[in-house]
Amino acid sequence: MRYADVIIENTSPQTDHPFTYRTELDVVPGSKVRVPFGRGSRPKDAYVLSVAEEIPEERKKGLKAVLDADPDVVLPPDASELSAWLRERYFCKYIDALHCYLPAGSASKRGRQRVPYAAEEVVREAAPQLTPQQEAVLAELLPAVEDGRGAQFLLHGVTSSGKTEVYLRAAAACLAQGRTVIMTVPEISLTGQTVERFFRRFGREEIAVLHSKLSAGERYDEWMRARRGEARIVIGARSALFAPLPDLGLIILDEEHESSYKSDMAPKYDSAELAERRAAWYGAVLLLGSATPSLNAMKRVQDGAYRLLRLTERFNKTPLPRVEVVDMREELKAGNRSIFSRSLYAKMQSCLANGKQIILFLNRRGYSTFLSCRSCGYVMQCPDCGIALTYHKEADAAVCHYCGRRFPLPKTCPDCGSKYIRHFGTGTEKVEEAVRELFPEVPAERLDLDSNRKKGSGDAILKRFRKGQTKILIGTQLVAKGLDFANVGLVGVISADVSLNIPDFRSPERTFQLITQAAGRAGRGDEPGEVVIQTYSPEHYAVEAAAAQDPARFYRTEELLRRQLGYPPYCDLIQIVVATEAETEAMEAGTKIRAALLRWLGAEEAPLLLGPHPAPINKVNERYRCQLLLKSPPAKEERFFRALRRLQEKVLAEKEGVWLLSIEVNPYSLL
DNA sequence: AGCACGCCGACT
DNA sequence: GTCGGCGTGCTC
Repeated sequence: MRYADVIIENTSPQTDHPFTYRTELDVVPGSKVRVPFGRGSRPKDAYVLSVAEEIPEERKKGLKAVLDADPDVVLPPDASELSAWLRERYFCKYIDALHCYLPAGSASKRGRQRVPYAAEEVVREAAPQLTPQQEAVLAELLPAVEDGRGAQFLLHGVTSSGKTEVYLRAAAACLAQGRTVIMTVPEISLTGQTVERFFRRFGREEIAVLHSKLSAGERYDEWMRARRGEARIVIGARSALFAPLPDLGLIILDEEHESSYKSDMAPKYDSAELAERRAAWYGAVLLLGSATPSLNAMKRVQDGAYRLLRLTERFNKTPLPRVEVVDMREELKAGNRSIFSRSLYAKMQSCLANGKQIILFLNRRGYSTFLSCRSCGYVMQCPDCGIALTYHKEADAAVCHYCGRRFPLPKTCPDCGSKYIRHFGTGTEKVEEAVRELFPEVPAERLDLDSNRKKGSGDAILKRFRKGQTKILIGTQLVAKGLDFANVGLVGVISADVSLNIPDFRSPERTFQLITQAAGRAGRGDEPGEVVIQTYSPEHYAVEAAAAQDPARFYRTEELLRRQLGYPPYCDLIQIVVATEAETEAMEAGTKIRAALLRWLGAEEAPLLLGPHPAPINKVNERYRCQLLLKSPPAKEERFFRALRRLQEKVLAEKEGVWLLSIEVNPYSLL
């Protein structure tokens, strides 16, 4: 007789712990089983965490027996261990963590094999000649892939320095060892390009694609192909990190700095942290890549956890672009109230005269930023989200950028009745309008979430730009990311202040990344290209360092600040949100939580606990939210996390259903 | 979460 | 007398 600890397929936090069953079936950790559960002993799905040959006599009484095991669904061997880790680290339930390891479409098992991307012709292609820098990087990386004991690398490669070729070579070396590869990209929309390159190098059979936009059936089929070892490379968004590949040898995270690597559903894990754990479990190599590495990754380099690999030269030795920072305050003083500085306008003219293309970047869609009444100052807000509505001229509506709801424009102020409603600030729609006024004969297009949706796909817009049919491309961060254009002579950052002024400790990091990535679009081929950055804060260190194309300078300043202020990566920043039905109760709940935490942590830790404050988005789903922030230094992690777990249990026991408690570790946005 | 057990009000 | 309201508490 053997004894299996299982986690029941049950969403309740009340049953979020192992239950022991006896069994003589051949089950292993990760097996999916059915067990009798509850008073009526109704059959329920469950997952085996561990199996013991013997347990103490006193624990044996009243044990029920496992009904049967599903031979098709066996989670990877690391699943039970890492699920326990995910639960502890991210305050989720076992079952949430285990679900990550399952194909989302495991319900639909029947049906013929469906292969995503089947329609595409694949022309196999030989590996190209490497640059000396790529050679040097691979000389460090490949031995680690070959020795099979696991190692961690950060590849810092400037835009278009040929990072993907490094990934392809590392993957080939890993396959040659008889081991398997996971390759993740930040967004589903970027899987296409990557999948194509891997198809051309390795052939379609070798590759499985896993992401949440696949149908349930496709997902299941791809999952099974990976599990059976038929496909030895899995490509996908962050969920692909859980792929059930046997003998995992290499995990690659491309564009490591992207925010989409932080999960927004339970468990709200950080992909790099998870990939580190999974790689370590298998003795696999972890390779993170970015042109603008996150501070987290740089810290891991400093700690000696990651080895740093560098690609400093662009692929065909294109010189880095010339960057000019324009102080928009001076423009105002000089009487220029338009969107474009005199310098940007002049450069646009000469660029077009030379037959080159232009990218204008502004990280805000819509026409204007907010709508307000000139007579009383009333600002239109979304009643659900409590944030300012953005005026969209095309849709002729006020749009909430959080929930997407549209509101008709009021003719008069709802507050004071005056008819002086005006819009302020600049979005991509307004930039497009200005471009059409200033350059009426030049073909220009806009690429943002709105135009992307409306015209079917942004791909068509990008294709026209790539072919040179459009000369000016105006866009949000969609145009800044990983796109290659040959003929771009000028990149204009309309306002660096948009991302700089977001009230979030990460806004300098994001600004530095956005400017660097946007600037990387300029000057391909043999000419350097030009970049103009417009800002009201030209002396800000993120703007200065991005303009100087000096990442080391940015990291030095930012690290110092993060360390002083106790922000990640020097502390875990833990967001505690409590939501209640009555508005007055929320702050009271927050106050009680603060008192309880300080009681357990010791009053001397008070400076590390901020709040309670009403949450920035105060009301969600008819509940009022109050927020606290806890800074948890590495040396105190164990104590701090224990206190948070205790809080979670206390709320569950005493206030279940009355208080909704959420604990998020290092959330990407504090809103 | 389910689901049973339990201890009080209006029905044949 | 008993059908059923949903409060309480447990599930290996």
